[in-house]
Amino acid sequence: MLEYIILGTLNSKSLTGYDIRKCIEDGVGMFFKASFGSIYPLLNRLLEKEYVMCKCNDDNKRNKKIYVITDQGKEAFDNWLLSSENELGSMEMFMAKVFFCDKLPKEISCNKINSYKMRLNDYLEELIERKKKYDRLTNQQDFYYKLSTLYFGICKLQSIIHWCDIVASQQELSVLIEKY
Amino acid sequence: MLEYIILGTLNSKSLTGYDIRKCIEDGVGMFFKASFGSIYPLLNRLLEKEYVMCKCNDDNKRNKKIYVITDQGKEAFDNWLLSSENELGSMEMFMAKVFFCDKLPKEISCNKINSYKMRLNDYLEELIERKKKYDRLTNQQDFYYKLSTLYFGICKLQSIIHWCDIVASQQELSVLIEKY
DNA sequence: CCGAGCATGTAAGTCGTTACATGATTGG
DNA sequence: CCAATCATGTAACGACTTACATGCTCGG
Repeated sequence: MLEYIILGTLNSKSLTGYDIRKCIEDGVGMFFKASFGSIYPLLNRLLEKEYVMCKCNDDNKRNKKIYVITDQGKEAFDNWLLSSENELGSMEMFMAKVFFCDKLPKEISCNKINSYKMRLNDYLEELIERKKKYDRLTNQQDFYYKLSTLYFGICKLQSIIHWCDIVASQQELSVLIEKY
Repeated sequence: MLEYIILGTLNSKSLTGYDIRKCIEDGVGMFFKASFGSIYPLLNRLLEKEYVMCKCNDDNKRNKKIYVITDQGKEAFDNWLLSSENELGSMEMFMAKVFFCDKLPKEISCNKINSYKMRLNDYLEELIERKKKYDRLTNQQDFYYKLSTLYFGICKLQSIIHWCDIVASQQELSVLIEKY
């Protein structure tokens, strides 16, 4: 996943490894952490694959390497962005993709969100079934915390589904949160 | 983390590796996936550490190994459950711990949830600051999706904080979700 | 009797982390 | 001038996943 997040970051601006990290932290940092120990070796692998190029600014005495995405890199990134693989279990993966959707035609991105939402609905139903099994138990107080995590899952799913509705219909985002 | 989830699972019932997996899936499966390739080797390491013992039922022709938690294992599990390490970035870790809180004194578990909630509040403020920076931009429509992920983060945090309030005060859980 | 599910395990590979090592540059 | 931050990297390790390999058992 880091591979594509780096490509997505470089897609809008050429950066050093150091700056890539900061961009990730400020951007998808909510869902995804990246350390230098993963970024630098990966940048070298991306160089080998020719997904990125390296502009070594000689005017800098500092050994600064500015990475630039190539056409092949852009293609690989687009393929990732458009595919639906592995989004199922990983909300982080999905959100990371949404983060990079701004340049995509609205039809495609809305479609993506709606189809994700459908899969969430399926999962929600599953959890509701699980909850019903608990409801039948008489000694619920013995499982309060176990049950609370199930409620948490349901609660979180409902809020993501709501988020999908708002975003897919391009509504004002501020309706999503409590006021500040 | 899997180590402690296995111990927590065995804490209430002795099980085979196969059954442990099913219990994990039905229990903390919402936050955490475990494959056999991780469970079986880990069980052997737990045997070495003497956190678990193995009852090989000879009455079964099937090569079935039932794992039983030891006192040392219980101690290690309790230490994990009571510590607050690594909960920060990982909501999954926190929720997994809550899942195993039912046997804990209420004072301790509520305290745990409340202190987690405080850290969430700090993070929420950070995100609100980030949001304010976006609010100042005039070309917000160019960042709609980027912004949407930020709103998602805020939205999710607010809902977890609400969840913490309800659970820490032992309220009826059904207030958390939309009706079914 | 056969296929689904029970049951255990290994080997190779992936994808990361942590800790270390090094050195340049810049602002107070 | 010195501390903070910029900047790049490596080595060891950790915690998994995937795919494979094996064989039992039970219900239809």
